[in-house]
Amino acid sequence: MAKNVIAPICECEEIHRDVVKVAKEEMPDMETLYDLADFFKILGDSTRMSILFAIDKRPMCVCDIADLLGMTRSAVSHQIKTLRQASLVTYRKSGKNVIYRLADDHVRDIIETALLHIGE
Amino acid sequence: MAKNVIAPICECEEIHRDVVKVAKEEMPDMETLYDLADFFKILGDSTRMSILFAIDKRPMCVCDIADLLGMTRSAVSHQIKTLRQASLVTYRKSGKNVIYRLADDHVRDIIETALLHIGE
DNA sequence: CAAACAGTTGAACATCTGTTCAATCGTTTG
DNA sequence: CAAACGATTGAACAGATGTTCAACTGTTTG
Repeated sequence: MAKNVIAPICECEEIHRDVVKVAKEEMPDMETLYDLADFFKILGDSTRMSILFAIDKRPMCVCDIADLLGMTRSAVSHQIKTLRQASLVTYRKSGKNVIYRLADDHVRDIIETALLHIGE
Repeated sequence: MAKNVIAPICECEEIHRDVVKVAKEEMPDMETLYDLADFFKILGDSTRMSILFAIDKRPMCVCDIADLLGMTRSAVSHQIKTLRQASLVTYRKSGKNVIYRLADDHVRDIIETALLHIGE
């Protein structure tokens, strides 16, 4: 019960240095970790999640989304800006309107798997 | 340029009611949206993301994780509690230590797809 | 060209979130 | 059984985040 290099054991005050060392070498670089977290942070808001579902099947303009979700246009616009900056949505101008749609299929895949995880 | 039920058009002040109506019917229920957002919220923190990567290949105890990430045990413990409540990690007691490991493969899949999206 | 309107933006405010600190629990071990 | 130690917890504080409000941009249309 002492020094198994592979086993998940640590003595803490004497930290299991070799395990930590290997783990450290295999860690992604900080930038990747931050990018990943930032990406998920954007999905981690029910308003933004609602917007993504709203425009999943049909592109929609800000005003319709606002009506659908019972929010102000301003709030929707703020959140959509975040989604746009993360390349989760694209837009097309049409007269006075701006029509938003999902950017690609990665998001659908991710949400699909997440639904599996939470057991829906 | 007026009443195309399928097209992504809205006149806002006169909101495109039919499009919104269909979209509303196809929306997931609120609880699902909140659960999804809560799930992603948990992935949306670089500390928690780091912990997940740390224990991806090797189960580890709190103290080693703390050392690996340069954090206090308390901070790690707080974050791991969050991960535990979301069923993202499981644990096993071993003497004075608590050994954490990833709970299932959904998380790996999700992170994998996210990496694709952010282009790593 | 002026009014109307969809959309965006920045500041302000309230809320949420993560870390620190100190206290505590539970197991081990001398 | 008391000291040591890994881990957890709650309170407190600081920083991040989302919505509101008001002002503004740009396009359309009478």
